[in-house]
Parts: sequence; C-alpha cells; structure tokens
Amino acid sequence: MEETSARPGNFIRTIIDGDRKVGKNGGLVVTRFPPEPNGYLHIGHAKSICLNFGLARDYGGRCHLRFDDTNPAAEDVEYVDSIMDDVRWLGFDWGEHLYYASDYFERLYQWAEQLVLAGKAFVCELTPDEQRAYRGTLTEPGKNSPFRDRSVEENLDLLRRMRAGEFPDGAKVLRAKIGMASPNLNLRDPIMYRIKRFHHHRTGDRWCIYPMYDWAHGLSDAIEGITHSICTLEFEAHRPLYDWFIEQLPGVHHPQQVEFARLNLDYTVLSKRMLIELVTGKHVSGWDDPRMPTIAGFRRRGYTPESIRDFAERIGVAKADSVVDTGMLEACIREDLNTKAKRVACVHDPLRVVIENYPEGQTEEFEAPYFPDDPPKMGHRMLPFSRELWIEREDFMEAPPKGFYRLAPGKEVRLRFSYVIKCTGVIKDDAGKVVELRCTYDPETKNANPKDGRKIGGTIHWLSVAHAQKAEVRLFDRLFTVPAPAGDKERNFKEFLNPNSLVVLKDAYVEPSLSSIEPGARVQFERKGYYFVDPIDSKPGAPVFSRIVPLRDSWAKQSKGGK
RNA sequence: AGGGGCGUCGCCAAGUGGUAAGGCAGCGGGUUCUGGUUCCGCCAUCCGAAGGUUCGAUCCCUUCCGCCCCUACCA
Repeated sequence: MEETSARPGNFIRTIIDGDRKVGKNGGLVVTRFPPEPNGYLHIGHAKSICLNFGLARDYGGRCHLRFDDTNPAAEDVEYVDSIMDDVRWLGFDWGEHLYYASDYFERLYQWAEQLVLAGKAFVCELTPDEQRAYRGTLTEPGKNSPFRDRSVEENLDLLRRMRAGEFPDGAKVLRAKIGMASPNLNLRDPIMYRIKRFHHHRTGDRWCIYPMYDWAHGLSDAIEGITHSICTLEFEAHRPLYDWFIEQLPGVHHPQQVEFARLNLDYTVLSKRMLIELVTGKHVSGWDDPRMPTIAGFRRRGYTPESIRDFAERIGVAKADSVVDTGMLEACIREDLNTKAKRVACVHDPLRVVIENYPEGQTEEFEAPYFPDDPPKMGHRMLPFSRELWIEREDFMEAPPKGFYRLAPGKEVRLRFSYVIKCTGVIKDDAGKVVELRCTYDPETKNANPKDGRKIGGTIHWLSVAHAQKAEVRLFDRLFTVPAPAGDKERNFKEFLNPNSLVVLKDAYVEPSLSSIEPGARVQFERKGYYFVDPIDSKPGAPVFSRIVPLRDSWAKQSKGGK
C-alpha cells in the first residue's frame, strides 16, 4: 500500500520505484511465481515466492501463481498440488490469479501462425544432432538450416500438420527466424515448438506439439499483464529472446524481465535433479524428509512459515552469486520460537541418579513455569520429584575439565526448579561404564540458594524415574558433510551424504505432561533445543519429537574449540 | 576464446562523487535456577588490482585479475 518500500533496498525495488516515478504500467506492479510442476519446491523457491508476493504486497499490486506446464514429459499433478500447498503454507495467497501456461496453448499457437505468416518462423527438419552441428559454437557463428527458406505457405501447411499429428515425435520443429550469427546462442533460430506425444495433466491429448520455454514464458507474462517478470540469473541471456518474441507481435503488452541471483545454501543441494535423486534413491524418506531443503521438508521439520519469510527478508536480493550460511536460517527459527515455545524437559540420554538421603517412596511436586522469562505468559505445570531421577549423561563427568560446571564426583549442581544435589558416588558396570550416580540433596535449597552462601555452578534438567514417559526423539544434522556437495567435479554429491544426519533416540524420557501433547506443537526442551511433535508419526500417548534446531551452545563450542 | 553478468567484513547485504548501514557468525563483559534468552561493548582507514579524472571516488574512465551463466526438440 505504501508509496515506496520501507524495506531494505534492493535493485529490483529500485527499478520498480523508477518505473512508478515515470508512471510506467500506470504505477501497477504485477508479478508472478511460475514453477514448473516437475518437482517439489525448495528453499530457493521460497526466496522467489517471498520476493514476488512480497513486492506485490508492498506495492499494492498482485502476484500470480502460474504453472509453467509446457513439458508434459516431466510434469505431474502431484507436483502442482504440492506446490499450491507449499505456497499457501508459506503464507501467500494468489487469490483468483491461478494460471497455467497450458491454458494459453491455443493463443500461443495462433501467434505462432502469425509469425509464420510474417516470415519470422519456419518448420525445420534437422535432427537434434544436425541442429547441434548447425548451431555453431561460442566463438563461431552457426549455419542456416537448409529448411530456413521454405515459403510461408509451406511453413503454414507444415505447422498445421504438425499440430494435426501428421508427423512422428521429433520429426519436425518450428523455429523462429532470427539469425544464426548471433553471439548469443539463444538467438540462433531458437525452437518454438516440438512434437511430443505425452498426455498432459490438463490438456490431455489435445496437443502433440508443445511450446518451448522461451516462446511460452514471455507471452504468458504478456497475456497476464505482468509488469515485472522476475527470474534467476541464468535467464539473463534469454532476455533478448524474451523481448524479441514480444516485439514481433504488435500490440502485445511487454513485461520487463529482471534477473536476480538464486539462493545457494551451504551443506545442502538445491537443484531439482539432485533432490529427486535423493528421493528416488531412498537416501531420504521422501520429499518431506525433515533433512530435505524442500519447503515440505522444513515444514515437516517444524520450521515456521514466519521464520522462512524472515530468512528470505534477511538474505536480501542481489545479482552476485552467493552461498548463504545455514546458520542464518537457524538463527531465524530460533528467534521465532524463542518467544513462542513452551519450555519443558526431556532427558535424551538418561543416566540414573539415586538421592540417598531422600525417603524411598516419597514424592513431591515443584511448580515449573512454561516460560520462565515471563511466567504469567504461558502458565506452569507441576514437576514430580522422587528418590530416583534421570539426568542427561553428558551432564556428568568423572574427570571434568576446567570450566565444566555440571555434575562431577564431590560436586554440586542445581536441579532445575528443584534442589541442589551433590554427587557422592559413581557406580560402574564391568566394562567401566557409569551406570548410576549416588547423590545427596540439600533440603534447604528448594527455591532458595544455599544458606551458607555456597555458589552453585550450573543447573541441569532432570526427570523423576517413576513419572517420566518414554518418547522417541529424532535428531537431525546437516545432510552433507561438506559445504558444497554439488561443487565437486570429480565426486558425485551423494558421496558426501552425512551418515549421521539422522539419529533416533528410542530411550529418551519426557515429563509426564508431554505424553498428551498435540501433534504439530513446538516446544523448547530446556538446554537442548526446539522440537516439533511430528504430525505424522506421533500416536496418541506416544509423541515423536523432531529436533528443529539445537539451542546455541557456548559450552560445546568452548570444550570442542579448546579455547 | 564470442556473448551476457558479477566482484563491499568469515557469510549475506545497503550505499554509489563527499569521505563504508544492517543482519548472521565471532570476540569481550553484565544479568540469568536454561553454558538459552537478554543487555552492553568490540568487529572493513577500507569497498578484486593497478592507473587516470576530480578539491575529493567504493561509487566516473581505462586496463588487468578472478568467478558465474550461455552450444538441451528442459525450464
């Protein structure tokens, strides 16, 4: 609604502001998100979606959702459905403006005849190999097709017969007559139509010729009155062709194509081809595997649409190739959930603690706020306490390094919302593994600091053995072990798959109240991270918790980094 | 190599003739019954390099270097 954007400037907004200043398009801004329904949307598409819909929103215009379904060989309704789900989930609404390039096939065809009539297109019978040879190279001009000088009448007849299905697949193509000497290969008499007998998800078997991207895309934009056709950098060299086709058709609206750098994220791959390979090769459980960089994957992982939109906002839009640190995305989801998620407890890797001076059979309860930083905000629950507890195995060290302020022999720690305990004994099995800790508690420390002024270093989470509920916890890590898995020329990206990207904890315990938590809920397990109650695998009374993102951990950094 | 683009802090990214925003990460410190959060402070004398124009340039010119894209009847 605002006249100019109040958001961080980017070159596209600069272009739009300039256009509006001179009254171009009557000041209107109409964008579109044009996915080909041949795969699931990923985080890179999210950037484009946020950009296009965001621009339309900020300038009081509109954004269309248009399926670029010009190649039935690769497309499928499964994908159009998933794409609509994903765009909606991200929080955008195309209103009445849902379109399909296939809806324009007839119009496109009529325009093609118009080009033929104008002597600007011809039917060519060169095979793909021959065409390649005629195309020339980057440094040498191509040669004219021997079919280039057919008469208008013959071209028109052939085109009509191509449409009528008189020729086999691949026998002929319709080409634009632009010139074979252009230094821009895209302009060397590009193909407009190919014969391809595939059942189309919308037009069925009505067509056996399908338009190529360059021919269909710009004109689809034109038909819809798009003002700014935003695409990624690799289409920059196609812009002259985009413009050429439109200029050949007098009176047709001419949108402006603007290119920006696509998103790259480290430690993952963002190409449809590779993503499909991960799915079909069963390297992941599906398009919505929580480790996948797909929108469906982030959704299943527990990311919020708000956090993804915020991410798109933060990374900006520019023309320089770049690779964004995944930490940026993690910062977004942490920031979002920090104010929304209830704090609860989960012991991931349990170690038994027996409080020797606590009466057997006794139980008491502690009030624990769901949002300690602002207790009234989310209320509280009661945490049962008893003689035997579970604590996190990593919260105990027999020989702690300096700086470790959790539990160790002879040392004290605070049990969150409870007492201070002191480790008085360590019990090990035959293999020397610690299997139980003996401790004593200080009854004076319930909701109070030690009377004698002793300083207690740390606070750890815990669960009463008798009351804790078992739960499955899934920990996800980056899918690849290297920052640029797709960047190695010798090695296939799958060789860099991280074998530990999924760790399933079957013996984790959560506090009693959590056994009935609703699927789709997000919580913070204190000192651990943010978790999502998996909406698919959770069963009544048996929630499955997926770790969305761990909490920042300066101890891990300090102890690992050695500084 | 022909064409088209791009090079500003470890990673993103504003600025574009008047003397380097912001975010992420990092570092130091305060608060804290989450080694979380939060708060305070630090973090590019320099904008790929070299020349030139100018009172003055990251922004203008020249040359050079580096990276990306384009030779699919894919999009």
